[in-house]
Amino acid sequence: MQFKEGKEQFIQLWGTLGSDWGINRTMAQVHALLLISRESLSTEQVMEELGISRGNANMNLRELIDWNLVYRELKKGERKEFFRAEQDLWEVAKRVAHERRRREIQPLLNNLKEIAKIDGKKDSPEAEAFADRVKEIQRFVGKLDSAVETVIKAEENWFFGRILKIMK
Amino acid sequence: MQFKEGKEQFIQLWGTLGSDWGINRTMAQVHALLLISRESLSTEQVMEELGISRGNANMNLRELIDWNLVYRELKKGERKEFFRAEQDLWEVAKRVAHERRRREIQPLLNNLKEIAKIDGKKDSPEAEAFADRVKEIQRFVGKLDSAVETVIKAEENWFFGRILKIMK
DNA sequence: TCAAACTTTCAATACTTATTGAAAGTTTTA
DNA sequence: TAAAACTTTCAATAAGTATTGAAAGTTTGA
Repeated sequence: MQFKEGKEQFIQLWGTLGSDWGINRTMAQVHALLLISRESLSTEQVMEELGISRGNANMNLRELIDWNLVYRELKKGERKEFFRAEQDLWEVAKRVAHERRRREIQPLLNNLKEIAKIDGKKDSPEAEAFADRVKEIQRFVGKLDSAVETVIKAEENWFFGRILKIMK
Repeated sequence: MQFKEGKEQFIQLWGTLGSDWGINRTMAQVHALLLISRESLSTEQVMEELGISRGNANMNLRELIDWNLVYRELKKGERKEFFRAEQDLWEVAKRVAHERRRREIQPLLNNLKEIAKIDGKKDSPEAEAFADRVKEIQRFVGKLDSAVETVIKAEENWFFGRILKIMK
């Protein structure tokens, strides 16, 4: 396989991965492109390499910055902005986990809490069973969430910090 | 909040969760419905409760069975099939992780391996850097994958089994 | 202060994915 | 073996998402 071909395949692959996990395909492709670029790239370069429009490139670069996966960079003598991806993959994973927790899991937990509030006693036994079940789910999601948080913050924790070092 | 309202909200919520994670919304809703049903349900009942067509209900029930999240059940004196969801949430999480590993992560690793094969030496230094980067990503994804496998099989592992028991 | 360089926005449009429903297929019972 | 009960399939269509590109907005340098 040649370099150019490999590069393209990698970008496609990362894009597919994104789709599978609920992330906009183009956003994942832009991320892939920046992940394998040694230099930071301009919007123009991203448009060119991926064959996408200015609006699309701009939008997805913003989104990546919003996710803390890409940094804006200014070069002296250049008026336009350049973009560079976070290169440390462990950082990337932590930030994705952090953002998804914030955007999805926390609201989910709040909603479950609300739903579990239905008054089981005033209603049917079916309703009571439902309320219990929702509380159970709530507890479970809460625990999964804490586990993820523990992993994200593993470096700060002497015990998991050790485990992490062994695995890295 | 009343029972009926709570139930509907829960189903919507689980559906949204599914969308966020690359799972068909209706499939997640069917799963939600079965998760909170004490009795197993027929296709008819699923259609009725969610207001979806026969084809859609059938398709998503099959898919859930394929994911090992729902069981087919036959009741005596009844000709039609009934469906029941796995109730143990830890089992649910493990099976989702198992399926996604099998369907997405394993192929991803194979593809990365292929891409990393480009011959860096015969090409530019840029190509060499690319090959190294892909190998690095491959290693990282591989480690994440092993970590997930370890968690899935935690019960069989004395060390992580202990940690799991504490967390549960 | 102006205009060139650059970035952002967003309505129109294209693309992707999910859903319907009726027809075809299968199984069961009598 | 026939027909009723049930399940599956799939082409047509609807619904949901992403992309374009041109216009509007902003910043910079002379």
